[in-house]
Amino acid sequence: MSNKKTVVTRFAPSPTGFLHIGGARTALFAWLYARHNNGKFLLRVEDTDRARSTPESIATIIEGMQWLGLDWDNKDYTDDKGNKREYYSQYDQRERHRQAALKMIERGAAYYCYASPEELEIMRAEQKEKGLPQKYDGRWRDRDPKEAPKGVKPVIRLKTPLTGATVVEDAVMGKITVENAQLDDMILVRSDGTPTYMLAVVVDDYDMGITHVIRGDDHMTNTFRQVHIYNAMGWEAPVFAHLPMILGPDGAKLSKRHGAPAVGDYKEKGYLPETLRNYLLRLCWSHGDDEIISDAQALEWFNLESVGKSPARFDFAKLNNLNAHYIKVKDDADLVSLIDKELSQCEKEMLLKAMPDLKIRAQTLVELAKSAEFLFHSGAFEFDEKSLKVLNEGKPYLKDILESLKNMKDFTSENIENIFREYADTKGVKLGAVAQPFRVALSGSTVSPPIFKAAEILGQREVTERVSRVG
RNA sequence: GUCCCCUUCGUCUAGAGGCCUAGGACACCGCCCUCUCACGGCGGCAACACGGGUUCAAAUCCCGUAGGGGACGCCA
Repeated sequence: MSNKKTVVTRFAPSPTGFLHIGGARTALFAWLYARHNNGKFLLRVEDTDRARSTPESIATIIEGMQWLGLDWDNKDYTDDKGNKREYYSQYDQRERHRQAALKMIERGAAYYCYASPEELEIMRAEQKEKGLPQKYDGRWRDRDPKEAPKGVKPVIRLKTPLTGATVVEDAVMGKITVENAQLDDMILVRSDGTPTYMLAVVVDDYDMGITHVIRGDDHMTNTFRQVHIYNAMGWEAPVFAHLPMILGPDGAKLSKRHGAPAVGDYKEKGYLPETLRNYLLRLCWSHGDDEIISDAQALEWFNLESVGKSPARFDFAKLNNLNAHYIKVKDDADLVSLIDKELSQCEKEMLLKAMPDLKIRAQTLVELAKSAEFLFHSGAFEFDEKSLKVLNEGKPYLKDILESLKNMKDFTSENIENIFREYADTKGVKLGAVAQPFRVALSGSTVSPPIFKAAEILGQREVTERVSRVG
C-alpha cells in the first residue's frame, strides 16, 4: 500500500553561501531517488534566518543545480504575495509554522518557556563545568504560565518524552536509537514569534508531502527531535535517509582549504557536469564494480540500500581521471562550443578538426583550451630552454624541410609525414630528430598533439611561415 | 564532557558465514605501442583497525578497545 504512494523528495539548502559540493551530492541522490521512482523532486530554500540568507546565494544555488542538470518540479511555485518563484521559501510559511506550534500547546505537547538566553547560558556553563550533558533542564515544562515574569516574551518548547527511547529506522544507517533522557525540550518558536528550523522543516516536509527525507548525516541527531514533532502533530513521519559526509583528501571536513568546496569551482576549473554526477554518485554509493555510470544507468540503478555508511574522502586524482574520460567521449562540436573564447568561424573549424587529437590528452576543459592555443597563435613564441635546445639542434634540418614543404602540392598529414620520414632516412637520423624541432616551430613547445596532423590543420602557408620564422 | 553513527589496498569501493590465495577503479611503478606528450594494451605493488567470543567454518554475526565523523544554539 504505502509503496504505491508517489515518492516525493526535496533538496533544502539554506541560502547562506555557495552550493557546497556536499550539498550537491545530497541534491543528486534525492533527485536520482525521485526520478528512479517516477516521483517528484522539490527545491525548498530554508531562509528562516533572515540575517544570513541572501538572494545572491539563492541564485548561486539555482545556477549550480541547473549546471549539474538536476531539475526540480516546483518551478511554477507562487509565493504568498503572488510572486512567481522557482522554489519554495520556508520564510513564506512562517505563520503556518507558528500555528502548528500553537496547536501543539493546545494539545499539551508544547509549552511557553520564559527563561532568558542569559539564564540559559549560565545553565549550560554550569552543566559543562560539571561534565553533564548540555541541555535545557525543563524549568518551565510544568510551571504555571501565570508565574511568568512581566515583560518577558516566551519561546515555545516541545514537550519531549522524559523516559523511554526514540528509534528511527534510517534507510541508509539502519536502526538508530537514543534514550529520551538525552533529549531536551527544543525551541519551536523563538521569542520574536519566528519558527526555528526544527519546526519549519517538519511542517514543510509534511505540507509538501515529502515521503523521503534524504540529507547529510549531520542531521542525524536532529531526526530524533523531529520525530517528536511529527508525533505531537499526529503526523506520520517520512522515511529518513542520512548520507555520510564528504571529507577532504586529508579526512577533515571538506572546505576552502582543500581547493574547491563550491560547485561553481568545478565549472570554473573545467570539469563537466556529467563528470561530477558520476563522481559524486560513486562516493558512498556503488553498483558492483561499475565505475563509469551513465545518467540512464544511474537513474535505472539508484537505490538507498547501496548507499555506504562511512564518510568518503574527496579524491581529485580520480575526479580528473573521470573528467578525462567524459571529455574523451564528448562530441567534438560540443567541446568546441564549451571552450569557445570568441573564436572566428574559421578558427572554430580548425579547432573542430584538431579536437580528436586534443581531447584525448586533456583532463579538464581548461587544459583542453590551453592545448589548443598554439593553433591560433601568431607564431612568435617565447621558447623555453628545452625548446630552444631542440630548435638549435634541428635548424639545419628545418632549412631543407622548409623547401620541401613550400613545394608540396597536397598538404596532408600523410604527405608531410612521408617527407619527414624520407628526409630522416636520407640523413640517417631518427624521425624524432627532425620532427621535434618541427613541433617546436609550429607549437612553441616540445609537447603537442601529433604534429603532422596539426600541420595539416594549420595549413601550408601558416606552417611555412612558422618554420621560416625560426630558421 | 555527553550522545549518535562509522571502520576492507594511499583513495573510492565489491563483499549479505564456506565461491576470498579478498575482486574492481583511481593513484603509483614497470613493459609494449610511439614524432613529443598523452590515449591504449599488458603486468606489478598494495587492505579485512585491534582483542575476545559464536560456529565445523567469519572480512561477513555478537561483545569490548582504539581510531574517525557528526550532534549537543532563541543557526540551518
